[in-house]
Amino acid sequence: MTRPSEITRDRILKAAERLFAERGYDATSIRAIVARARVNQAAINYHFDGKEGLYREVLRAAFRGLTEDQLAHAGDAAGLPREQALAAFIRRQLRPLSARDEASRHMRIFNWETVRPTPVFRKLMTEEAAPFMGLTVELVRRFLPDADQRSLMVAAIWLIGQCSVFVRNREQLAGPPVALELDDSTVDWLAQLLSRWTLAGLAAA
Amino acid sequence: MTRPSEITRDRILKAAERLFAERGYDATSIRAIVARARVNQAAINYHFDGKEGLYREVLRAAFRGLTEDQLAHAGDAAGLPREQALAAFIRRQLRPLSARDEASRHMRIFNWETVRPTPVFRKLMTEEAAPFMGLTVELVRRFLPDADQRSLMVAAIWLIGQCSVFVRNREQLAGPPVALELDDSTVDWLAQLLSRWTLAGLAAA
DNA sequence: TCCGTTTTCAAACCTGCGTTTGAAAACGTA
DNA sequence: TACGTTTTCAAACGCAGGTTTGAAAACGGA
Repeated sequence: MTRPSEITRDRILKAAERLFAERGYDATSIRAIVARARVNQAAINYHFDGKEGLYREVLRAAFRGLTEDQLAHAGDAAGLPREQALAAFIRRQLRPLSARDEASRHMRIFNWETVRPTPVFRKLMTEEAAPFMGLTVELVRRFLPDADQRSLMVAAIWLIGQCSVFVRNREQLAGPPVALELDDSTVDWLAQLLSRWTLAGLAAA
Repeated sequence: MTRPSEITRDRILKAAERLFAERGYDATSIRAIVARARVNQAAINYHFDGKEGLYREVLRAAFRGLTEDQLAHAGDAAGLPREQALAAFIRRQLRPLSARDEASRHMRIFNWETVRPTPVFRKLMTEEAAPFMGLTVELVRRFLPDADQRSLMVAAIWLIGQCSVFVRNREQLAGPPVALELDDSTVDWLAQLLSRWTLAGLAAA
């Protein structure tokens, strides 16, 4: 782990994650990555077999980071009343709002992919999205015990969408005309608001 | 309008709109645009003063196309019961789902911008988004007559988000595991579902 | 310490990009 | 028709991108 070559690999990954999140795949140059990582340019080809290979690795890490966070608490949810489980789910989905942290970067990387999914991303999703979608579907099922599969699916996406609108447009929410301050208490407030609305929506279905 | 030079301009705009929508700004090359438009490469610089100028024009057209559609019916809404006005609003927001038409392209161009807004886009938004946001805020205000400005704003964004999740992820919804067929009747069904849920949510607030 | 392997490095390579150029063609008016 | 303007065009320019190269350096087990 602390072997010199591992250090180089790690520096590249960290720098690439930041830059890919910020600018997207196309607009991020290898030269920019190596400059930030303070590493020789050829190192990327040596360690990751090119820019695309590096991106694949970054994508994997982002996906793992985002879903592990939510999946780790899947066990808790079962023991909670459904209302609380929903609130906790929403609060966690909003986590990337609070800070300029890792989760926020991971979210951004995913945002780029939702506009035009790369083949790498598609593969990753079909292979590994099931647990997270399953967890979400199970959550909404507690509110819609009699719904058919299609409605459950739509409800799950709807729920995820509740949060992602705010997460995705974080930067624009911070500015006028909305001017939301995104400190922890505001995010809590927002999470409660969303919980109430979503709850009511699911109850009406 | 049918002057030869106007034809060239128009062919470039049409081709650029398609390509920018499909691949985004960075990944769309001038050479690809002129190949599709069957026009000389220098024509873009001549007519639009460069790639960025062309993009600005495409963005303007997309924004106009999307909001005119909704603003044109703003008058109708006032005469409808609030429930129907809401349903109509949602149905119109979902329009890009139905077909691979112009509205769908315009939406895609906007999607690219939500990930990392260009300066051109920011300017356009602060200058011209007000009418559309106003219309949406007025709509939610009919359900939340006592809410403060911040809550109204959040509710408006929430409402827009209800729809944009589905619009944005159209391609992925069409495939497994959701496998939504996006014909008109499915979109109608979805619009009704969203209307009911949103209605309940707003009532609970 | 020695030696085969792994890892780093500076430089060059090639390709594709947006833009510029200057001349030819088309246009529109008098 | 004649002539100044507008519009098209093929070619080239300069630059930045990802990748390759071959040698130097660092590593690590014998």
